[in-house]
Amino acid sequence: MPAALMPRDEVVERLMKVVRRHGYDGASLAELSKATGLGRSSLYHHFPDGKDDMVRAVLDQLEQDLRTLIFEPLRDTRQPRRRIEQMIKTVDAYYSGGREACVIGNLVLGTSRTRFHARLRSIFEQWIEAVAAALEDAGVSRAKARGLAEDAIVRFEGALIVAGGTGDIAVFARTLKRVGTDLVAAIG
Amino acid sequence: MPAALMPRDEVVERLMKVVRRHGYDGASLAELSKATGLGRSSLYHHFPDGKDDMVRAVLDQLEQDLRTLIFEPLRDTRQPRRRIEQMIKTVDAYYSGGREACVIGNLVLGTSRTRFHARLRSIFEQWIEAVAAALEDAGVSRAKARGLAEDAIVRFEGALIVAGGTGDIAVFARTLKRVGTDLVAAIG
DNA sequence: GTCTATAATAGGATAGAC
DNA sequence: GTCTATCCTATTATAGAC
Repeated sequence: MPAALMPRDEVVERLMKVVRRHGYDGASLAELSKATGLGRSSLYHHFPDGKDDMVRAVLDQLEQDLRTLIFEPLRDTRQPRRRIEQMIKTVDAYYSGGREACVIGNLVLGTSRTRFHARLRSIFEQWIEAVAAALEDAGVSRAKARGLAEDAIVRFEGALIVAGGTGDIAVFARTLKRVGTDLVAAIG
Repeated sequence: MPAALMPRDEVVERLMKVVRRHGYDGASLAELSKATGLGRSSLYHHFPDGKDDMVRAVLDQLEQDLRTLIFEPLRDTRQPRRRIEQMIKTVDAYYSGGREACVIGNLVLGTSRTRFHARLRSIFEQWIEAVAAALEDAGVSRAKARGLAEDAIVRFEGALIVAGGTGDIAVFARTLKRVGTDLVAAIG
């Protein structure tokens, strides 16, 4: 009875890479199998409901990544300005400067468009709230903080689309800079 | 010898609807056939290279739509401010207030990610240039105009993703308002 | 927990009649 | 210009051995 070839986290990590690159519809079991080194049957053993189960696991992983790397640091005790600046840097790294597509974007489009609404809404909401909280810590009004935070997330997503669509990753860098400038300006 | 059941434009219009909703990978020939009322073979008669040909036609149509509805009005003789405001309204209508997904976004992601780079880049570039031109007409410096224009397009795309991902179309309305405010503020 | 083998279906694409 | 019929491949999913 052979043990698992790799920890589940590692498997999910590799699934995420495929979903990120190929989207829900484009991610075939053949690709997912190749990426994880697991045969189709093994994948079904771990994810009985097929691709849907895999994507749910990917979303779990994504949420945990974001929580650790972004949401929690946004709520620590440093200066709000520092927290915002670090978020921008982390986002830049997480998306490899715009070279990596967005998992979320890939799940929003195609035939999976409505399948993960609740999860995606929750993730966006957590992100917006975390940014807004940092701004409020700096004295920005709640209404203004929410608007700025939402706008930041919108711009991140849009920049990934435009950078991916044109092959010009500089768009992503310029967008991050704009977001940073606007958020810091609001802090004053 | 029966005549064409509908003008080519109408066929392409219906193909666009499917691509918009299902993306490249999710748009099966069965769907495309159903949407157009044409059998598979008829589709191949009009688009010998299959889905790729259809998407190219969709991009032609999209580019023409944008030219007529957005690029040209942005360069007419009205006050720059009027032109900008009208663009925002037109974008709102074209995407049904955020209910309709973006054709471009759908082509950027999934397995078609790199297939239409040149076309997509050209469309984004024309849009950015048209917005920048209107801003320059109002006395905004070229560098500033380019940055603001790029940011506007990025926000449009991002808002469509976030609105689609959460089911909350109000994000789209709020984003359009922000873009309008920022562009008008730059005009002074 | 993983594999090989296999089923069942859906997908893209073509041939040829009308 | 459209259709029916067909082909081939890819895809999802399952069964059962190890």
